[in-house]
Amino acid sequence: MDEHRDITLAKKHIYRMTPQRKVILEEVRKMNNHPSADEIYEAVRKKLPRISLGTVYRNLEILSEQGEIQKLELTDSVNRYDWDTRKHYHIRCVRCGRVDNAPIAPMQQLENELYGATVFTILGHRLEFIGLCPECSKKLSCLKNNPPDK
Amino acid sequence: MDEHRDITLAKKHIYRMTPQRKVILEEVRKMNNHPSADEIYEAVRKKLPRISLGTVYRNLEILSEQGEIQKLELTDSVNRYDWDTRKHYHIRCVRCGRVDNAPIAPMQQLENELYGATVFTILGHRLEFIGLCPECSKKLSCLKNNPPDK
DNA sequence: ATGATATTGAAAATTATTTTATAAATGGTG
DNA sequence: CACCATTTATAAAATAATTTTCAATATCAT
Ligand SMILES: [Zn+2]
Ligand SMILES: [Zn+2]
Ligand SMILES: [Zn+2]
Ligand SMILES: [Zn+2]
Repeated sequence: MDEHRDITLAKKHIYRMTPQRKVILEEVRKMNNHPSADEIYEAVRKKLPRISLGTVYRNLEILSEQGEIQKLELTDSVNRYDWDTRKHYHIRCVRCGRVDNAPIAPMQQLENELYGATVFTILGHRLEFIGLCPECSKKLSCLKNNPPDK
Repeated sequence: MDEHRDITLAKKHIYRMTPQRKVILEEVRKMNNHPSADEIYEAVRKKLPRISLGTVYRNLEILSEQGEIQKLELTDSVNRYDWDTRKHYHIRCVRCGRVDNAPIAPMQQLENELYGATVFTILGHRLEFIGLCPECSKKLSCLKNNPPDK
């Protein structure tokens, strides 16, 4: 919705390092599965049981603004977060939502191909692969052999 | 959320052609700007003032399931719909949300590059360019010359 | 026309996320 | 250390897009 913020840049904030923010960052750095805000909330709660979900959202936003983590906005209803801030692509399981890194190098040149061919000023691109994780592949091939209602 | 539906295929529906569905399809086919459900609702309301937003959503879903239109799930909070069902990429304005077609051919071979390198079964990919439409580019360069608060 | 089933409209529910309002914590300064 | 201007946390309410529910029609192949 409010994608304006980063562009019409408001006044600079001086961020403080709070225990909450510190724990959130530590937990995200431990998680290799591209967790959602809710999954991070659950992990952080084990360290700080009184933390609120709103705090987790706010800090994830700040941390990605600061470049400490990366916010992944995939074609999914939930956003995910990545400790790895380097540009890389992902593959998402269409059935369970699992997200893995896609072992393919970023292709900056894709944007060049568009240059001059569009009236837009190109700022970037987003590439996401869609697929089935091994577990879901298995479940579905079973289902195919034994259909739900004959 | 429920991306399961198309996969664990439920029982076949026999769809009827209702006046509502017909008008919705006609209106989408007239719109070249990748409209959202709400924008389609507003257009359809001029023909059928008593239609409900829920009906529009339901029919857009059915029509894309049937391949009559294409549902675009971009990295945005709102989904958009496209009368053009051919595979093609889009470029989205990060500021106002305008979506244009991206004049670049679909690259099926991207998926081949991943084949064997991931444990996922690859089903497809999604590529979206991010940028600024001419109007927003202009507004922002003005803003840069006259910052909001001195 | 009849009946089985699909569809509608209106409202309520859901989901992910953001905002709001207080109270509490932080960090620089005298 | 004490003061103060912020920033931040918490809990709850608000938002926004979409989906679900359900009783009342509408549709279409007999
Ligand atoms: Zn899966
Ligand atoms: Zn990653
Ligand atoms: Zn724009
Ligand atoms: Zn298009």
